Amino acid sequence: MSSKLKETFTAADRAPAATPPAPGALAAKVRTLVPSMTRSMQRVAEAVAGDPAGSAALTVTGLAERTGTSEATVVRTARILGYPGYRDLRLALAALAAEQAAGRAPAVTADIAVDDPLARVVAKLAHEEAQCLADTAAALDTAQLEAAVGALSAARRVDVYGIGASNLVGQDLVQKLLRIGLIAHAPADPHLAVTNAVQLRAGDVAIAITHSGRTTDVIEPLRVAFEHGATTVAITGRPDGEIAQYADHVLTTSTARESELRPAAMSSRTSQLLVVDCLFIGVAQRTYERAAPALSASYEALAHRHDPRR
Amino acid sequence: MSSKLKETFTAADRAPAATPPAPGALAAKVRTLVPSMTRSMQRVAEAVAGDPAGSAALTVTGLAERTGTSEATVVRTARILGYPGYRDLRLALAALAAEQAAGRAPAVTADIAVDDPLARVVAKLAHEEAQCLADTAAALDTAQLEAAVGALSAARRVDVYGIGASNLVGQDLVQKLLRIGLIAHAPADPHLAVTNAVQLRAGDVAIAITHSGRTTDVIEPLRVAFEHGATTVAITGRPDGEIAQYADHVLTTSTARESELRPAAMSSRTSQLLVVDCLFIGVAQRTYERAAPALSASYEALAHRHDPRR
DNA sequence: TCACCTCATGAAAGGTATTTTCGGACCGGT
DNA sequence: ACCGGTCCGAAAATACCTTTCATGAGGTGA
Repeated sequence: MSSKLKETFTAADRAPAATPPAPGALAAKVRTLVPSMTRSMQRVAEAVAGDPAGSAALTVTGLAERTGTSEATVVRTARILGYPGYRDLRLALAALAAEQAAGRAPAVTADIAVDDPLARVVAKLAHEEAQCLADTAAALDTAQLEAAVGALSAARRVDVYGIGASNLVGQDLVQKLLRIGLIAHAPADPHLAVTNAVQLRAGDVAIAITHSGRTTDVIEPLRVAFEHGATTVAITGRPDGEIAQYADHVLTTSTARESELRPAAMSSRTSQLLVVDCLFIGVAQRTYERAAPALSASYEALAHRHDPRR
Repeated sequence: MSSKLKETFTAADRAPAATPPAPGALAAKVRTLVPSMTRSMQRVAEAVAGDPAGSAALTVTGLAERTGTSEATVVRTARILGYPGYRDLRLALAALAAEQAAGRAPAVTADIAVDDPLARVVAKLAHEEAQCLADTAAALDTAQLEAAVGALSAARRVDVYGIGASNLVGQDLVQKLLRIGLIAHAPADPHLAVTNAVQLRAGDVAIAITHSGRTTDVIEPLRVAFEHGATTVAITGRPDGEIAQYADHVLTTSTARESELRPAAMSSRTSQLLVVDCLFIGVAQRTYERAAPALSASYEALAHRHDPRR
């Protein structure tokens, strides 16, 4: 593509000269230039302006057919619009289509309805959870987090109490802590939790995870741990709940809007997991000397379970 | 795959992985597919993912030169990424570039460093996970999801196989399914999983969750379930992995960028949970008559555990 | 270690899409 | 009717994309 001779009407496209390949201002450009176009070119220009996405999918021949003109005319139109040829106009059309598609995205704010098609369910869920993450991150008290991380880093032993979905979050944390050499447990049985809590003493850490802040089966072991001198942390959506009475540090999770199909208790999981991840990374940073080798060691050890050939 | 036992190989041909031209999920797609690419293709894939705008401006020959490969390799890469040829990849690149230009491409957050203050850790983690959600949602194959939901809704019994962190995701799903009246299990013990799988038959559903797609302990029970006629679903980050051979439906989770403190396997959890949530909501919608009362019933039943005074 | 096999790879052939050329159709004026 | 001009599309010429195929690197088994 060098500076070859242009067609006879080279002078014509000097008019919109100094016009760089227009990205999104294409519609406007079409409007200003249409009057100076010939009839066939106008048809082409209107077609591309009216349906950028559809036109971008067509070849020069296809667009010529759709507009009832010839390939040559399509190329000439592309030139007038300021592109070196149809190829480049086509790229610009694809870009334009993507741009305006991105523009109308925020239609996902409504609740998930019973009759939503799955594609919308996916979009809404992803959006809600992302929102939840942002809320949690914004509301998280860094000082409390710092304190909790400090306690964990020096802990002899860590207990995590949680029931139901929160217990899964607790186990997630435990799995991670184990990988960097800490001793951690997340008993699912409330009685076992209390039994464990009794063993804790100063220097140990107990973490309770409960969205409502009022789950008796979780409060109880935390209280016991608290009374035995352990450092206690509560991860809850209700920082003023009963659980806070027995927590040295409270980490607040955000509460997403509820909906019938997706109650608050369910969406709290996302928030809790973020907090738990932050705790983990914080501890990993502070104990990096020990943590880094321990991390690689556990991946090494698991490698053959993933690929027996190794 | 020559003539074998009839049931041993009904694998990939049932799921032709009809991947539609990915619009904005290209970066994520590259990440999930790069591991299965050859070296030269990886160079090409990384070039397009790293500089969509720049790459879109190049012809096959140009891109081949820039990546130090041949035209053939570029075309092959485009195919792997799900496009019919380079031409279409190029259009998608232009679209992607426009999209992220319009969306004010969020400054690519650097990896989490050992010396990041906690506040930044929180922000980065939240951002990464949100990104992961968006990627997953964009790349999720709705048809596969639909099929999986359909199978689940009609299932007599559901088994979920997963190990380690993936097992927790499985348990999360099981907890939810139980609440709407399905019979579900997520055995953590691989032997128990196989034992369970043997009990499955046509009309039952088995779901395997593994990021790597190669976890032997998860593949095995899914294979058994597959061979016993159950409908099988794989939730994995490697849709081409061994696990896919035994899966009627494959749901692809996206792979986040790795970092030393937060390996890919760890961040896959977010993605898996989103998929699992979508499955749940889908099933709840389709069995609404049964699900809605069951949901309220379980909350009622738990109420006194949260506030004994009631 | 070596023979053998597999598969990734790029050079070049083969096709398609785009661009250019070229001549005819049309229009208004003489 | 003829002439000078513009507009237009068919088809040739070219640029670009795709496919084929031979080659050699890297791995496998003896």
